[in-house]
Amino acid sequence: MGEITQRAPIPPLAGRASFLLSQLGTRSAQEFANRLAPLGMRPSHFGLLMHLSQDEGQSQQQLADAMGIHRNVMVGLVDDLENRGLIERRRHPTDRRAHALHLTAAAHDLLPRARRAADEQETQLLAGIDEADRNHLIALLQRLADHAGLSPGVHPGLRDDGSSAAHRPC
Amino acid sequence: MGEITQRAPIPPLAGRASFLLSQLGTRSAQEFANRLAPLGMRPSHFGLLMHLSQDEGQSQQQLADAMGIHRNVMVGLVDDLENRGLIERRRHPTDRRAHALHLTAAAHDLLPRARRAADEQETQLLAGIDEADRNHLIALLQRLADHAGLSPGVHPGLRDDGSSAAHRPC
DNA sequence: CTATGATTGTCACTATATATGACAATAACC
DNA sequence: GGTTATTGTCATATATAGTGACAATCATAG
Repeated sequence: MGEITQRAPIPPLAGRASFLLSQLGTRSAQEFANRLAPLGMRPSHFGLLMHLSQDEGQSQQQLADAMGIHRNVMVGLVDDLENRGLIERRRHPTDRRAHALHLTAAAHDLLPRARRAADEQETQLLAGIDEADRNHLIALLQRLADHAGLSPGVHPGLRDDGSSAAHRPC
Repeated sequence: MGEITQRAPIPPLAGRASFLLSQLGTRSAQEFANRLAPLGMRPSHFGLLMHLSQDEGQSQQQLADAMGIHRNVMVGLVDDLENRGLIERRRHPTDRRAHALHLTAAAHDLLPRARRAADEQETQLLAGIDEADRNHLIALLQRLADHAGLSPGVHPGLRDDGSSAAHRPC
């Protein structure tokens, strides 16, 4: 090996969009969980309330499909939120197997506060970037998400696509 | 409440940078894990090999510090890679408590293949975006990462900052 | 109307990952 | 020489996620 410069073969891991997205996404998710914790919620709870607020009375299965999670997982989420007095399981008007889920008054009070927490995070995240770049960034991210086949508003961290990527025993 | 338009209060969850980053970051991490799986590695293994390749002979503690993980976790990672014949625990030249970690020939052979897998993912991720926008995107992401206090090349998913965000029992 | 199969919500069980604390060996310090 | 800190290891708790089974109910076929 002659006079090679020795440090050429290292490709900048930190200069790749995929790595940066993974870094920032993980941090962003942690941060959101932390901001939600004082309200007694986890991100999945927030997502459920958001989805439900757009159309109350859905069954657990409907919600699970919309959020991309398994109905078995939905049971636990609904249990949590019911115990915290944020949603109610009522009788479904047409299907006696299913429950009709409804937000309580407490949820209608809490949800805006959670949204404000999200707003604060967004503000802090984008603090160092001017308006034009923010819009450009968000547009680019949306294009990436669309191109990657991600559904708007559906978080893959609560996935149930059967692939089970975290399984191989090394 | 009078004649309000009813659907104004829903802020577009899918239009927030923080949510998009979380979405794309999660997907990106899954995707990378999938691409690495055929090589018998997980992302943390890849990270370890990358860090070690820049300076062989490090102790486990040194590596753990560099990667931002706990030394107890490092034991398992090193076990995995040692069993797969990718690294060796040799005697540390100056500290008989510590091991000096070294890559094997197999690792020097495997690492470029793993890096190529990452390249392919990067290419696919950015497929729909032209050169100028790619550079702009990466620059913006780097600014966000820097502003968020993320160390270049250190993935927070393997964190050990003692905060333990996933603990509150709801 | 009844019989068969599909769907909904629930639960129990399993595996996996993650964190915590203890430990022996060794080093560093005074 | 004696005390304290560090390194690597292990055992254990804890949380999370995935799987399969189940009763109740619905839908459909005959």
